[in-house]
Amino acid sequence: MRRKAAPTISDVAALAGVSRAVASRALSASKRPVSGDKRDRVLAAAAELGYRVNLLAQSLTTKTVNLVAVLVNHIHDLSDLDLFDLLLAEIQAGGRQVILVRVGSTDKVEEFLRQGVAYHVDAALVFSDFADAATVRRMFRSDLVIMLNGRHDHRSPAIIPDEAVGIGQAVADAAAKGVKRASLVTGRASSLVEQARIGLYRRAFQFHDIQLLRTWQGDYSYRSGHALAPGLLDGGQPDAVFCTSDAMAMGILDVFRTDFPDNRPARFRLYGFDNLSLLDFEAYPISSIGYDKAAYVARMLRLLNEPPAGEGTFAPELVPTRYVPRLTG
Amino acid sequence: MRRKAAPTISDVAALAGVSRAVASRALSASKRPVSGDKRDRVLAAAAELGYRVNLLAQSLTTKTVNLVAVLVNHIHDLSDLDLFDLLLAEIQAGGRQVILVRVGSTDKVEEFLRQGVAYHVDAALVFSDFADAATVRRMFRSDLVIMLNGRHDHRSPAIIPDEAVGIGQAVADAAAKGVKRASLVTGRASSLVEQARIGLYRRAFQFHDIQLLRTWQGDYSYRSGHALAPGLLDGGQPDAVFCTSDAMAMGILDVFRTDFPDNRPARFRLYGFDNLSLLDFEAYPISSIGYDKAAYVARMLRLLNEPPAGEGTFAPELVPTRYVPRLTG
DNA sequence: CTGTTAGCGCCTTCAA
DNA sequence: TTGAAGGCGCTAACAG
Repeated sequence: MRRKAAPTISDVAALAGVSRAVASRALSASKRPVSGDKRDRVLAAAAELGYRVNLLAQSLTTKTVNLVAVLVNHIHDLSDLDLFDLLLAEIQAGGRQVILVRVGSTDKVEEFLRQGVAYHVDAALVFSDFADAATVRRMFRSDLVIMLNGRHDHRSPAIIPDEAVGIGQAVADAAAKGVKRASLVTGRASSLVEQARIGLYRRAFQFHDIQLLRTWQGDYSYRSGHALAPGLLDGGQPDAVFCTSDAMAMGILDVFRTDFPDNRPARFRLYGFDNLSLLDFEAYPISSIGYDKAAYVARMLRLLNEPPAGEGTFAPELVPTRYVPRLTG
Repeated sequence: MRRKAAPTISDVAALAGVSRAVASRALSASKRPVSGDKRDRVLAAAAELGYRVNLLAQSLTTKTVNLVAVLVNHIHDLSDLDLFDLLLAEIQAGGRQVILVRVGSTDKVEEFLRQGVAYHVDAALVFSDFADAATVRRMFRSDLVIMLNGRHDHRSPAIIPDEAVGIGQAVADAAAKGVKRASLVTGRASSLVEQARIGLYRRAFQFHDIQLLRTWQGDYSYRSGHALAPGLLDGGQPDAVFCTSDAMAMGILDVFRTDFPDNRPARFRLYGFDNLSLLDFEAYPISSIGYDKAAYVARMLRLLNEPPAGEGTFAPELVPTRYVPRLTG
């Protein structure tokens, strides 16, 4: 399966009758001193040979690979594909490529570490909550680890949604509609982000004099919401059910949905979290909490393109969230 | 933002008091001649320094990067995330990482080519239908381009679903239930895969004496199905509507769904294509056509792990499809 | 503007 | 079993 060896810059230089250095300069994207004559000859030679620079070899001297690692738990955890699609497009627009690393579990992280290999990427974006900042800095020989999972420390920049606003708005909406008793459906309580989120709901309930009937433990998935739904009304009927993920809310909705075309539960108001684009379909008209994806991605790109200098300490940047009303709210 | 330079194998060798060659051998995964004594010292030194081999530098000599490129149109086009998640996990299990390349349009491919760079990946998996085999072979300096989009030639291996079986079963199911008149909702007709698929439906209709009332042109998306749905019954009422993607069928279902909990259109039977995992939710109980994802991924991995030798010519491998009945069929 | 030189980090001869 | 040397493909630094 071996093709004839790819032409190197030496081949190009030889064919053009110049030194390798001149060929390198002529081929460079940035302006470098080369006479017009030789530049033309080099370019012609490169075209004739079908030459393409080997980025890996290049990176050995330039110390930059144009590679960004993106760490996720599972693909499904890209809670919003729109967000990820945008991110990928923007990174590629900047001439970089993405190494998508699926972590899946803390074990995987340790295995990764044990293997002792490291892609020396320019930066790492961490969505997965199975890795903390220090670990990722070790996994990749990168100075620029951007934490998006809440497990940041002061040594790496972080961007996190400011959930207080959106949660406050959602609970206020419920209160305004007369909700007095609520239940809360949560994800893995081990996650710091989730703990903070739960805290915000509790405070908002308190502020609006809403009684928290009960907290249910799911795992963010549709399946978990669906599974716990049948018991949801046991021991007190809530006026509203708040879920810390849209997927769980969808699972609950599928158990409680009543008449078409209303599609909402009759017994309680339902609030999700994430504002999945799926919710714009008629089948899941769930009121939710989301943030400005474009702004979120823009923040990440600013960090990638203008990496903070020095060994600074970092405070997390906040991206505002907002309540998005739909039929179930 | 610069951390102290990462330790190299020279640092390890120096600390262990051996030559770089010995350090290299000691650190190698495969068995190489090193005395137990020195091996221990090298390993200890590596651990002390937090040494991790630079895969990119390694690849310069070994000619293998352990990097696989995966080309997709948009993320949404990963018509099945389950498939992609499995693929990613399996590739990583083999010690490789994935560069996810979002192509988006034919323009992007040309831009990629124009830039003149090339990641010398070990292999490329092509889901995107914006690139043909020859182009991808040029994009990446790879001998192993696995085509999954139907745009293969004889020089690269290909795996494609054998859609004849699934489509045959679906149409037979409809015929058995008395369907006499059908409409067909398609995606981009420019795609070879789509043309073949349409041809299979036509032949199956003919075989079962089903009249094809009309063909509607969508673009695989929910939005397109939703948009064309209102006109679907104009000029003749079909007994069944076949869609070449589940997303379009979902869009149509949301326009025509009637009573809960039946959730299906009253006026016609509805058949999708892809067997998205979303269809297992109650909200979209669409009969569909799918294939064995695990088998599909297994085929890809066999090609990755045991790359065919020599300059052989390749005939596409077929993965069987099957009809998956649900409420709407 | 140009060519030479000296590496980047690693591995693989090769001779000892 | 070991170490020295050479080279993978490329570019920065340096003279000219």
